[in-house]
Amino acid sequence: MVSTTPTPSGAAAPYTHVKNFLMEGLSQGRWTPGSQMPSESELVQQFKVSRMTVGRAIRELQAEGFVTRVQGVGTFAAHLARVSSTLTIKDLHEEIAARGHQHQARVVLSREELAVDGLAQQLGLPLGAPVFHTLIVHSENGVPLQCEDRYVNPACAPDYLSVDFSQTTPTHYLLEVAPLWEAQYSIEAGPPSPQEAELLGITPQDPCLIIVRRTMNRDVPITLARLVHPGTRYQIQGQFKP
Amino acid sequence: MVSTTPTPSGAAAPYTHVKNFLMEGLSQGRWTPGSQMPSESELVQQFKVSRMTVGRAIRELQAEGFVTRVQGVGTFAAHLARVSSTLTIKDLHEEIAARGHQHQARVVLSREELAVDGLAQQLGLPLGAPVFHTLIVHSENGVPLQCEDRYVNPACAPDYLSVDFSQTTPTHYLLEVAPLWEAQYSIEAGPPSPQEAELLGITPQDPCLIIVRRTMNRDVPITLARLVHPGTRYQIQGQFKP
DNA sequence: GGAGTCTACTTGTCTAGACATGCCTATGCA
DNA sequence: TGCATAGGCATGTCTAGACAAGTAGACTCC
Repeated sequence: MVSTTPTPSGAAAPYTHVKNFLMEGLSQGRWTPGSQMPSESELVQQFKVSRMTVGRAIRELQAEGFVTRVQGVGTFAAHLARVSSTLTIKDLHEEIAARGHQHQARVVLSREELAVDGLAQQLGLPLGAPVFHTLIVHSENGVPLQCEDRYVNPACAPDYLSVDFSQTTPTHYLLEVAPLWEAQYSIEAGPPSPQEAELLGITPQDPCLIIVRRTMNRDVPITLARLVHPGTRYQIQGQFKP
Repeated sequence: MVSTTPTPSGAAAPYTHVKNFLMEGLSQGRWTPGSQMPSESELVQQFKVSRMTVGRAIRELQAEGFVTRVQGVGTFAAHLARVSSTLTIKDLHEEIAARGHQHQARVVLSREELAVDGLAQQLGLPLGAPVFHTLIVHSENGVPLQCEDRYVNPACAPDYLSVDFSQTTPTHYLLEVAPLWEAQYSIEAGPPSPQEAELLGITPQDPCLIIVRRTMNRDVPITLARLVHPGTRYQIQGQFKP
């Protein structure tokens, strides 16, 4: 017998059955964190499927962080004590467009500068090396929402300054030029600089949500961005599972 | 021939070879976003492995968001235009402990209240139903770092009020009682309430990082928390890959 | 009693082939 | 010219068995 009923129409795939069975048990506390779960061979007998199928179900749960496996020992319900979880940061342009609103970008500054002390270090460049610098204010239906102060490593995007950023966001352009990213970020609350306050139409006392993000492609720094949002107009939202 | 050299010692597993090959190509821009990538059968010939092995490599890349697949059409390099990515939020106690510092929690308030309008709705309870309410100030080496204002659904954690929160964080306790979570959150910058300002030892004008988080287990609301951090003392940090 | 060995169990990985499903295109017929 | 069908190709999934490697407990020998 080679194939009995793979993906019978109207029914979910067998590996999802196994996966759902395990997920429900975890959710209902049948296996408490750290306790041992059924072995592959037990599930093979219980569900009358091959080991590959059971293995796939468990491996996906492992990838999603719900179980941990130890070779030679067994599968265990994961400790979810740390609420490490995921949240999403969207591209501002898409976010505004998704709300059906109008996105405008005003390019305040776009030029080449020489990297000073800390900046050169962050971008992995020698002191005094040329860097691209843009300052753009993004608005939603005419209301300023973000002040984007960005430095770019010229080696990664030689044509950066010739892009019309009132049409394309720097994020979008850079993703095309250097496709795969890693990023380090920090999110904090703080006051805007006097210039940022003026560009955003707020006072220097108004609290702002500030994201500083450094992105790299294979250990090569690409860009360093400081994104300042008026606290009253912008918040990050999302949802996650542990 | 059933098994040639599975997991030859000293060499990585074949499926990781395939996966790395594809990852490098994506990272170097060999396949630009949206373009078609090699089919499974092409990779089978190229790497001299079975289709299951190639399939696993591609499926993992798909789960990680690097490629998209369409049945009957092919595999394509993912559009990474949306910088949707993950960041982690750690339990404050663990975070402080990881820095080798001292964590103190002062329980300002811990009592049962009757749910008013919006709160009852958020917790899925009838108006006027009893809810647990705690207000705790967390400090690092004596400096107030977070003001945690939390409401809890009594049905999910009947013993909540009898827990000594100077020893255990509510997050930690609730994770034990109700293992699997989903959460909705928002992060914003704003002013603290007068009470929060006093508890944190700051002025009502100081900007704060405010996280509002609602957690649920299988559509049953568990808890609603408002976490207020002084902007000068706290920031969220992390890193992600798209 | 202590140290080494053997065995059973578990996860980790791979193979070769099979059937199912979905999409696209080329072909044939009206 | 227009439409319906058949084939080709891609992914989606499953099977039964195999070898590899790690762990823990039992067992034997000194």
